[in-house]
Amino acid sequence: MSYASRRDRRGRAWNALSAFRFPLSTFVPVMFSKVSTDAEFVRGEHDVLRFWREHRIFDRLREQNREKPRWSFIDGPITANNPMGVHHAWGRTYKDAYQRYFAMTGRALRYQNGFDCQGLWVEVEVEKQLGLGTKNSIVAHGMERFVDACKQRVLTFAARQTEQSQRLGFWMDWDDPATLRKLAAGIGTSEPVTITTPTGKTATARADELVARLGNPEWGGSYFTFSTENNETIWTFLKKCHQRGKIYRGHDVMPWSGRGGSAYSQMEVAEGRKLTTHKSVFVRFPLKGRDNEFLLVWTTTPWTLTSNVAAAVNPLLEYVRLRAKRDGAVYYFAKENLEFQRLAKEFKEGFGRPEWDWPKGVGKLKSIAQIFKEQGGFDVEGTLNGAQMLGWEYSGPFDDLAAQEAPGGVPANLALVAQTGVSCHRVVDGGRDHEGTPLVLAGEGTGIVHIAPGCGDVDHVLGKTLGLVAIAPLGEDGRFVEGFGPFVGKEAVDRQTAELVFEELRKKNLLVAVEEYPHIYPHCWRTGDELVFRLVDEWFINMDWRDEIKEVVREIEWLPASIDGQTREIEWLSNMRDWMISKKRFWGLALPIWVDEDESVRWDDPAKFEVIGSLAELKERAVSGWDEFAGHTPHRPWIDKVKIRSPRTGNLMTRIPDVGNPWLDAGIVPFSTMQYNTNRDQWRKWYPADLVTECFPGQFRNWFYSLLSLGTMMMWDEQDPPEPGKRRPFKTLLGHRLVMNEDGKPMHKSDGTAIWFEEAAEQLGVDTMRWMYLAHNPAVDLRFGRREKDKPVTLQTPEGPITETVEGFPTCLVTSKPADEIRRQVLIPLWNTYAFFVNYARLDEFDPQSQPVPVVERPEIDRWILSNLQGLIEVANTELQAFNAPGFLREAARFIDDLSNWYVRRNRRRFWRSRDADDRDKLAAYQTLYTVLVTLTKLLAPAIPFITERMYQNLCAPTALSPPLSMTALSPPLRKGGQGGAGEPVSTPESQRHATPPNPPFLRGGNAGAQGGNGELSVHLCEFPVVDPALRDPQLSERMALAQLVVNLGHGLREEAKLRVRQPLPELRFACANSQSHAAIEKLADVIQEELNVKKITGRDNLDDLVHYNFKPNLKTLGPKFGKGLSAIGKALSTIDENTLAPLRRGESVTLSLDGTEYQLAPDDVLISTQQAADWVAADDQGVQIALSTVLTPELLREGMARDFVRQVQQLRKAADLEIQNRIRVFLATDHAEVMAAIAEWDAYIRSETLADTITGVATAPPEVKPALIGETPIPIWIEKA
RNA sequence: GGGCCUGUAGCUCAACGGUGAGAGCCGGCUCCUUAUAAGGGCCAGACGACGGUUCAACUCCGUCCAGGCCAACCA
Repeated sequence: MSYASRRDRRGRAWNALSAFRFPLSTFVPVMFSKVSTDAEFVRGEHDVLRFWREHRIFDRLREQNREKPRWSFIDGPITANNPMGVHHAWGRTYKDAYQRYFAMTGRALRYQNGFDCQGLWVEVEVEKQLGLGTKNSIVAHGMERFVDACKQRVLTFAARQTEQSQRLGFWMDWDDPATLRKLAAGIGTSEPVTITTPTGKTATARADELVARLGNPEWGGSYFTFSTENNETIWTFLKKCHQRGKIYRGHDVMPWSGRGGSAYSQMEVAEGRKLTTHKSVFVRFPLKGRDNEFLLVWTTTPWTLTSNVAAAVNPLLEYVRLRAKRDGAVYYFAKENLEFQRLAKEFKEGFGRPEWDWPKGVGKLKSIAQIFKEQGGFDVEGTLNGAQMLGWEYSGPFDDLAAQEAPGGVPANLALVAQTGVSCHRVVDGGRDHEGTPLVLAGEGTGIVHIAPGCGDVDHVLGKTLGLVAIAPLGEDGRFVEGFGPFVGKEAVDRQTAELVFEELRKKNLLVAVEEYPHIYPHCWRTGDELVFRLVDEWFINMDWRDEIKEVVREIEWLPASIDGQTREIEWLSNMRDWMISKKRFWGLALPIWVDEDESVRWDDPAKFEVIGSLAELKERAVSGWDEFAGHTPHRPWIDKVKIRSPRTGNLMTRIPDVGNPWLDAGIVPFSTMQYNTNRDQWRKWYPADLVTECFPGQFRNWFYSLLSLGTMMMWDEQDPPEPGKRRPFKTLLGHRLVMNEDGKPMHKSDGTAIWFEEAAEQLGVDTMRWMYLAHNPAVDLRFGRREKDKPVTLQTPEGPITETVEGFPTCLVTSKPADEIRRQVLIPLWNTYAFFVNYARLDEFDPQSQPVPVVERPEIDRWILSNLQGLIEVANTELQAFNAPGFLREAARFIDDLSNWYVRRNRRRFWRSRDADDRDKLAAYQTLYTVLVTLTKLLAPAIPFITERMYQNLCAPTALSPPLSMTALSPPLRKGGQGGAGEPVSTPESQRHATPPNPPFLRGGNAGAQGGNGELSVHLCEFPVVDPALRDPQLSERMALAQLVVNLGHGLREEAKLRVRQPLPELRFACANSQSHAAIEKLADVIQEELNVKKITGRDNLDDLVHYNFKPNLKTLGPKFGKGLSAIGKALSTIDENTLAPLRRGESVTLSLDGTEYQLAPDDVLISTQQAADWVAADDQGVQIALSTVLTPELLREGMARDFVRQVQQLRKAADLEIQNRIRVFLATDHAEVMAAIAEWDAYIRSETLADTITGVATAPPEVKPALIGETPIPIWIEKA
């Protein structure tokens, strides 16, 4: 057939496609759209997004599965406080891929995304936004306006993250981002807003009221942790805690942020530990009644000296009495500390983390002896036990401060009004902690611990047991309160404050030494400010029921197994302290704790406070303020108005001003979002979740912890029988590590190395990223790539080009080696296989609906790839069900490689064959490749939803409404289809969009052949493939593997012998250890022959005449048999005569007699390998030996030259950019006799291979022609288009 | 000081009580290709150190060294 006629056909194809816009059920032309080999991944993704939107594919999917069995997933809420970076996309890819997989297996899902909305992190950003620095300025600004601004920020970023997630292909029941922005704008106004919810309902109300109800089951959409339902369900939880007596108020010293004006929980403190240096000080306390004698005391927090109350020693420790020569003063301190090398190990090795090396510029610490030596020397006058010092009284360093004289301390403790700070100054026993370790140890300090019960945790505990007063010097702002003389108003963390302390001490002649002291110190996890320890009233959950939680932990499967998350969670549960749930801030859960205002009701009276369990309960109990509150969300400041009355005292009760720990917000989600309080039956259907997945470092003490503890408590009084496994909030947890830069270092927003989501998406492509995330081992950090912050780029987004993010950050170049690799090794070969198929299928007018050639009648290689496809289907299902995406994708990549580099390469010629030749064989090839490609799109759809959709659309479902997405890659003449033509994706007008019937009948007629799609509109509406046992043939797969092995061996031999593959060789001989292998190779001899370019393949029983043998002991079998005799056997085998051992090769045993011992060697006991003989090169692997003849006859050499010549001409065709059907004329300039003979002999072959009309010898070549190698000879060759 | 994990090729990672310890990336050489800005082949190691158990140890045990993680941290 002529190529010209194909062009005609292409023209007809175009017409058919145009006609296709009118659904005609009788005439369904079947035609694939031409596919460019440039896949244009990113642009294709944009097309697919539009296609999904316009055809509401996701809605159809949900509709399709609505009544199916459930698969329950709970989304861990993402903090809606900033745009997403690439680190968020990893977990979100898991979420989407597994949801898509289970949807394709016919499961009903909830698809509810979550936004984390409340908490200090939002407050911090809003403070920055509004330029507010302190809590006072927030109050001045107006708490109401501030809280509104927090809501607005959350809504704004929820909208932003929604858009970014959609770009990732994350299918969730999203709210319309425009609606969220509209709501954000309406917050704080009284104007009614009308919105359309994701379920299509309309609602009109004030924005606040709408926002409070977001995510409810009737409306659909993401859940927001600030919703009333979420907050109220936490009230349910806290009420249950209270019913079990677990809620208490602690009057304790806690880490406190002066700037944040709040105490920090244990989780928060853990996030913010940093290495820092402080001026530590040695100070002396004058002993009363002992002239010129002092306690030597050391502290790293000089400001706490103002509030010193006592000095603690260890009674069992030995102390020295040291006289300083300078002034004759006597000092007491622990003997061991005199020469103690302080922080010696840390000086050498750092503080236990790479970033915690000894700070530069800080010298090695001096020992106390050194300090006294430098000050004029000393004498040790004796030793005594700590016990002997107990009761000694001393003068404190700041006894002149009013606070030190305040009765009962500061604030006054009514039980201790007889005491003051000063009156408590004496040496006390430090005692032991709950583990029995003495509080006071020798070592870093002096063995005498300055005790300030208002400034330190352990100090406070000790003070309580000893009945000491506490002096709390700091207000909420972290500054000194009244009563502290020169310190009033000074900030504790201010370095100047320490200097002032030193100055005062110097004046009083109490300062011994000051030094720079490095240590790990708690900092604010957000701002980096140092925390101080402050006496506070905070609310706690007593966690003495931790063992109940541990039981639940053991009911859960923790993945990846190598991390052993279960143990880590249990460890945390064992070590954690009571949960501080209060925070003295503004934006967050309103803790439902109401307190009796009457101060005379003591805190140890159980009626002092009440926990309210719901708004309804509150309304019933409210005696005032409800009207003011009504219509607002249960947040500050509105909720604070509501008062209740104490049933016992009749007093008014007021809500504590504190807000809640935000992990409560996230932990309640399995209850609040699944209607625990509103529709218990519905909740039972979805609880527990099948899967939860999040980034794990940190979450063991955060989200996982809160889910588990809230879940355990919530289930405590459930009336259902407590069947095992029913308490757990989720069945399986899949954790993953962190996203890092190319060097494995963390990426930071602050230094411009963090990659914004859209930068990666629009440069690398989302399918590529998804594959990268899914294929990566979740137990290991992902080295994503690099952001070149000095190389700005313009991104082509679905909305048009941008040069900066919405927030105004410039968009920069992102490079990623792993992404490049995935594109090169997986996605491009997949696409090219698809393009190969489509482009030939078009020219050949392959009809997917044609009567299938029975599989048994198809060639072996077709059955092979179909069999391997079944293997992949099986792996896909097992691994995805086990949440092991890497296991699946590894096999998928292998399969794609087999498909592309073996199946297609081997079968190219079957597709080119002209029409009238063996049509049946060609049809089999098309049908086979078509089935494989369609199945593959379905298998990979959950992982790479975009490229698979494009392929599927063209392969299976071209419709009038969905012009094939590959249209964008059409060749120019087709694309000129123009406005409304098939070349331009049809944008359905808004009005029509919702009118689209769920499954247009004409869809059934697409390219949905028996071997193809099921006629679904989208690949994501298809059923996930299941194994067809009839197509499985494991032996065939093995056979082919053997052939591939022989080919590999042969290529290796050619390489070794320096014989290029185009040079035909006369013969390949092989021999196998077993007859099955022999038969297998014989069956596939033609494949091997062609691949290795040999004239003949001969199977032999052995290759004895061509090779020598090496014999080695099989240690695995011989070891157990002969043990110590092994070395003798090994030696013998390497030296003994080949003929003696020959029977082994025939499968017979041989008996060796060595040093008087008989060893019977079975064939399995000896490993045999080959060495080659002359004129042959030989190799062996896995029991197969092959030998390749290297004898080259003149005939063979000529044939090799002919093939070189063809190859060179093809190269020229390619360089000239010719179409595959163009004919040419070939010229060459040579007088080389052998070459000319070869060309003459192979003239017909050369011309048919290269579509050459003529081959002409010319005397001289044009000067620009570069000679090409034919055989060994360089010869100028050039071509002309005919 | 505690608990856990890891030390293998220039880099990132495998495997296994037993035959020449495998991949991928990078680099060099080379081959193949009218689907492939693809692909194939070849080229690299005292398996952290030292002891022990064993016929046999990279693998099991012990000690040490180095790195990481978790928890804690001291006035």
